[in-house]
Amino acid sequence: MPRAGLTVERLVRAGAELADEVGFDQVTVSAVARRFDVKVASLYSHLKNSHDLKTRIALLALEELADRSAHALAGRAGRDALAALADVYRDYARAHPGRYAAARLPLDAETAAASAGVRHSRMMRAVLRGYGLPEPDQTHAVRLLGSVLHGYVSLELAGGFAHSSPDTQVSWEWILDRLDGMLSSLSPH
Amino acid sequence: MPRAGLTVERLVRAGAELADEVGFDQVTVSAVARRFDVKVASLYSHLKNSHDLKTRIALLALEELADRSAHALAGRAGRDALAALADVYRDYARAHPGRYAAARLPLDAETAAASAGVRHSRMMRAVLRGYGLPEPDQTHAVRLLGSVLHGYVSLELAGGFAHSSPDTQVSWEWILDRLDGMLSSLSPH
DNA sequence: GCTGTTTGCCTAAAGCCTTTAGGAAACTGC
DNA sequence: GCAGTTTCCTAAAGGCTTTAGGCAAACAGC
Repeated sequence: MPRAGLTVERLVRAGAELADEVGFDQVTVSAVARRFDVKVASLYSHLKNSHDLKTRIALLALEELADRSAHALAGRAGRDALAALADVYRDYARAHPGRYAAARLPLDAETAAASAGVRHSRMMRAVLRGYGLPEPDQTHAVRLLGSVLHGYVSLELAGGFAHSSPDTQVSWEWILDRLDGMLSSLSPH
Repeated sequence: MPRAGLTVERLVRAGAELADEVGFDQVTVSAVARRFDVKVASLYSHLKNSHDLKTRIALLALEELADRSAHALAGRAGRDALAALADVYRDYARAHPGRYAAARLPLDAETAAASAGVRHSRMMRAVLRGYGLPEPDQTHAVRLLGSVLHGYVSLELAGGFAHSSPDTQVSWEWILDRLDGMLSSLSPH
């Protein structure tokens, strides 16, 4: 009987695809095993347990999102950078809803500290630095920005804006404009 | 053997308490049965299935939140109303994290339409009406407000702002001030 | 108070998921 | 080719969900 060639990476990648297809909380060790046509117990040579699988998917999602953000931010500043970062979040969530949900999985302190999550906060700060806010305003602004991005994206994903008239794209741009305006007005200079 | 006196209401209430104690996704038909010292199958005379239980908990949470919001909004307008509504959300989420998570459960169209969710959107619109925004700005503002509230509350709950220096209370007030300022500046007149 | 019906809770059982233990086959390097 | 390690397997126990069918408690109405 030939081996299936399982590796942690392949398992996690399959788990991420599964998450996008059926939802992150439907991701199960069994389902991933099924996808490789392999017995469930076999995965336990590669993964500690179900939570380990989910955590690794979360870390993958955070990496991907951070990579895209870094790429989108390159060479941009001000409103341009704000919109670029925001669009990366929104587009990623729409293209990969399961992975996006995974990225919201609460991680324990050490795991979080070693994750791409720190790159995310650094990038948000970088975007806001463009507005020249003094502390502690900058921290407040990071929290506001994080709230708006996560809030909007998750409400839209959950269908919260589904059957209302103005297109969500229009609201999105309106919100980014307001955000930019507010941050600019806070700027000293 | 005397009867346990199960009713849908008692089961849902127990499920909501359980959610607050151990998390909404740990709420299980089995766990609720255990809490009543009753066999699992017995609950199926009262509940259709596990999803039915979760949906009812979600509806309960939406009701409670709407009731508190209505109470807090009575007699207030402008920034006062905005802060009152926002504080209700935040306080509820911190006091009842499991219920708050339940309130985010995606509901199917008919259930959502019959839920207290419609009261929520009406109240948000009422708060914003105080700023006299023309359409379609008002709709955009509803979406922004919803995003900020949900985003901030869920990030704070997930511990996203846990070990950063400025107190979250300060950021919260700062954000409400900015929001109020932005909305006021949009107001015609 | 008795009888008949309804209802509520039970036992039993099947299906799926998780996780551990231990075995055998497939690779690896010498 | 052989020893050692790794990978995948079978087996098994425990938990959650859900359905089917049964008995007894609660409740009618007389």
